Amino acid sequence: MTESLARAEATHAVTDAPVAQAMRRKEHIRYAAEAEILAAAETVFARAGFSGATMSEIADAAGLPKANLHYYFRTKAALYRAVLDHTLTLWLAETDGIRVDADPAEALGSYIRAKMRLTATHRDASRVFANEMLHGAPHIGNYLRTELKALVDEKSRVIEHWAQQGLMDEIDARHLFFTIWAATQTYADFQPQVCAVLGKTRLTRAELDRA
Amino acid sequence: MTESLARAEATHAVTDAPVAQAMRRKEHIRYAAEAEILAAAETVFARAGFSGATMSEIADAAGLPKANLHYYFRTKAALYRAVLDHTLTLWLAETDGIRVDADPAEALGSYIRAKMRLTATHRDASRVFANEMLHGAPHIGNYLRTELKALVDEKSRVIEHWAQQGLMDEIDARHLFFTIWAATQTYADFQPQVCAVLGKTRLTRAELDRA
DNA sequence: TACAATCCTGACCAACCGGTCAGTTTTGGA
DNA sequence: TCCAAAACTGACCGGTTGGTCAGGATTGTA
Repeated sequence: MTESLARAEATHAVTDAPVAQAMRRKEHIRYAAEAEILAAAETVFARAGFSGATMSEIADAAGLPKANLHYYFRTKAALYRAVLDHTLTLWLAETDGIRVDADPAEALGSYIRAKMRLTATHRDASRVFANEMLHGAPHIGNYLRTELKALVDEKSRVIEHWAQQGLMDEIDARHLFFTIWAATQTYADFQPQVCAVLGKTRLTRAELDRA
Repeated sequence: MTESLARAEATHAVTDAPVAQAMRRKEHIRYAAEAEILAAAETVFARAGFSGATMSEIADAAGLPKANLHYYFRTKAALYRAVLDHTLTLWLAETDGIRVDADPAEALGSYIRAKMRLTATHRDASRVFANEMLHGAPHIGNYLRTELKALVDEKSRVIEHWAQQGLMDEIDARHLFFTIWAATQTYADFQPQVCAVLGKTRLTRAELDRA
């Protein structure tokens, strides 16, 4: 998890360095393969969960022999963690707009909209993450308690700052975050069932009003 | 599933009949054993999901040899379905207060409160159910599409009736139900993580206001 | 072209899991 | 007390799964 974060950073940050050049020539196969495996794994893990998914199934979905998966990701748990890591990296990037100099309603509304869009677009990723939390985050517990906590605390301070300046109602900021996450997650995760009984596909945007 | 519902009805309804008497004498062992197994299974399924849970694990949790589980529940899937059935029976019983002659705000508030209490008390059951829906309800799909749909439709008609009489805002009734379920579920399911980052245990009751 | 390094894969294995079964023990009514 | 039904159990089995490994194929560079 930590490795892949560091590597991703290196990839995007220093695209002009000779290191990146060498990487592009020598490791492009690895990156392409990893991306395809991650996509396949995301789908399978979303449908069957960690225990329910099998490496053979993921391999088939990726169109690769099973042994090839173990070449890029040593264990099933490592592959699973990589999927979660990829998802969290995307989600955490969306909090950029929450700054002290921004307008509270706009920034939060924008974040919620972005999060909902992201959750709707990457439904599989959302499902994998929800499933992980549902079972007590046994695979990324430490990550949640350190990096994620720091980021949530930081953004919470911003919100509390807004509240103190009278720009918005005084609420439990961290609580708000989890409500947002829960609401967006729930909409995406339970949508199949909701639609099955409702017969519609439309998503209500009433949730946005709360921000 | 259908059997157990019918049996549960018979158990609670006709406690004075000789049938019940015979049952109490001859089948009390079965009921006690089933109850213990169901409780153990609920815990294990909540932690590991359907695929992640093993019959040996459940057997150990129940303090019984594995073969004994298969004596009462033929397959793992049957045991899993029994757990879900038990949970749903409890939840659906709470909708009794939603009648045309009741006060909307009071009835709905009461239901939400009851549902939250139930979800908080039986957190494992809630987790198992949420997990089942998360993966597309592969084990109780038919049940959801028949019995549950009928009940939700019935209660939805009550809510629409309220709305037509101007007793409450006009909203999508079925949508409301899923929002309530999702919200209460989410609070229970994600509570461990929420608390891990928040450091508190208190639950906000702000959700109640929406009803 | 030579030659490492990386990539790829079929075949294989030990561990585990759900489920079976034959046989024993317990139960409760007559 | 007797005995049939119900409850219980250790030992076992076929199938699956995550993971390994030796060796072959590709790649990119000097």
